[in-house]
Amino acid sequence: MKEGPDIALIGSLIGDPARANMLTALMAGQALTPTELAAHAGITLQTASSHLAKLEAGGLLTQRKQGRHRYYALSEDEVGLMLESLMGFAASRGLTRHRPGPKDPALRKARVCYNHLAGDYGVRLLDSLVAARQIEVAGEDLALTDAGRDRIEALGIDYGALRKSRRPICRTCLDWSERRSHLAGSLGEALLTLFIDKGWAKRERDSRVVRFSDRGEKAFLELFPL
Amino acid sequence: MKEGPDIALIGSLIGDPARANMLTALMAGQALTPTELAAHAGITLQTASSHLAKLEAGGLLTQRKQGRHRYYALSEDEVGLMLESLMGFAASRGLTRHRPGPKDPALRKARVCYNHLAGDYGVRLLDSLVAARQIEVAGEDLALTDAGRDRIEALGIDYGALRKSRRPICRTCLDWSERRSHLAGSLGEALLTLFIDKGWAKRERDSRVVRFSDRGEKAFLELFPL
DNA sequence: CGGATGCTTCGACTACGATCGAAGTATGAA
DNA sequence: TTCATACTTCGATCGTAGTCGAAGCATCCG
Repeated sequence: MKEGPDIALIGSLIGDPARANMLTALMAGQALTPTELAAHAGITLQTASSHLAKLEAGGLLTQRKQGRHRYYALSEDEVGLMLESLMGFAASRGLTRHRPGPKDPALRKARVCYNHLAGDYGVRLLDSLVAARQIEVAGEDLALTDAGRDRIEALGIDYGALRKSRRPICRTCLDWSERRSHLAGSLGEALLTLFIDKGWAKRERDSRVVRFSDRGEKAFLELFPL
Repeated sequence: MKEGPDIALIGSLIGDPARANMLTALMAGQALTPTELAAHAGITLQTASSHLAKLEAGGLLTQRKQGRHRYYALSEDEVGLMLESLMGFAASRGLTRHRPGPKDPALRKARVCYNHLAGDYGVRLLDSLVAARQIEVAGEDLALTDAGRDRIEALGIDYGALRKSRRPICRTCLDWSERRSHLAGSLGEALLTLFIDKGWAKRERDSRVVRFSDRGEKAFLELFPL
C-alpha cells in the first residue's frame, strides 16, 4: 500500500508482553529452552511454544534441537542491535518494568548485550580502542587497524577465525544506559569471552549483569585506559 | 518484573498496522493533521484520533495546535532513528509492504529520513565529510571539526543557530536501504533544507523521495566527492 | 519395552483493542 | 450570531490474539 518496509509486523511481535520478556531474557546471549523462557515470561509452556513459533517465523529467533531440548536464541546480531535501540528509547521515556534495586547499578556498570559487553565498561572498551587508534570509525562501521590486529592477537584472540565468519568483526551498538556506543560484532563477542575465560569477570545467573572480580577489574582498567 | 526497559509498550504502539502507517508517513518529516494521517492509514478520523492520542501518550509524537488544525510530528530525532532501525531489520527480512515499482530506485537513491537526507546520497554526504576531515567519528557520536565549521558556514549555514538548539549537531542514522550510516542531527536537517532552498532538489508530494535536478545533482556530487 | 520428560498441536474460552456511527467541543468564516 | 470545518469523546460491535487444559509426538533412560 505504502512505500517502505513493514514495521508493523516486527512491532507486533515485540509488542506482546510475554514475547517482549522472552526477547529481553534472550538478550543475555544464552540460548534458552521453551520451558525456561515460559518461566521468564510467566506463562505456560503451551503458550510459550506458540509465541516462539511466531518469533521464529518472524525471523527474530532461531532454534537448535539438541536431544530432547530445543534451544532458542536471537537469530543474528542485527536483532540484538534493534532491541537495544528500542530499549534505549523506552529507557529515555522512563518506561522501565523493574523497581530500581541493587542490581540496577551493576547493570549499568557492565552487562551482556546479546553476546558482547555493554554498559559503562562496554563503552569504555570501545573508547579506549579508538583512542589508541586500534579501531577506526567510519560512520556506523568500525575497522580494525593493523595496530588493532596486533593488539588482539597479543591478547590471544584468533584473528583469522574472526575473519572467516561472515559477520562483521567490529560494529557499534547503542547502549541504552550510557546512550553511547559500545563494541559489538565478532570481536566484541571474542573479547567478552576472553574476559570470562581469564576469570576477570563472571556472568550472574538469570541476569544480564557481568560481575568483575577485583583482580579482573584492575586488569581491565589497566588494559583499556581512557 | 524483569530487569530492563519495557519494550513491549513501544512495540505494541508500532505493532498496529494503522499506527505503523502513520508513523511511516511522518518519517517524511512533515507535520500532518489527523485527517491526512487517517487517509494515509486508510481509517476514519475517529479511529485515527484515538491512535494519535496513544502515540502521543507513548511519547512517539508531539502535537502542535494551529488554528483549527492539529499538526502531529515525530517527537524527536530519537524516534526517527528507532523507526529507521526497525525498517532496516524489516527490509533485511524482505518484509516490504509495497510492490517494488519505479519509485523504489528513487527511494534508494535519495529520500527524506524524518528531517535529513537518507539513501545513497545521504550516505555519500556523510562519507565525504568524514573523508575531508570535516566531521570526526567517535562511536555513535560525530563531531564537527574546525574545518567542518568553516565549511558549513561557507555553504551559508548558521553555525551559531545549530549550536543553540539542544539537539546534537551531528548524529549517525542507520540507513535501511544502504545499511550504512548517514548524517542526522540538526546539521543533517540544515543541509537538506539548504539543498532544497538552493533548488538542487525537490521533495515529491506524499512520498519520501527526494528528486535532484540535473544541475543540483552535479553540484551535489562536486561539492561532496568521495 | 515401559515410563518419564520436553515440547507441540488442537480446541475452546476470554479479553482486549480496533473500528466506526453519533454526539459533543473548539475554532474560524460569513 | 449562525453555519461550517476540524477534531475529540462516547458507546456499541466485532475480530483477533493470548491463554490454558487436554491430548499427541518425540526423545531419553532404565
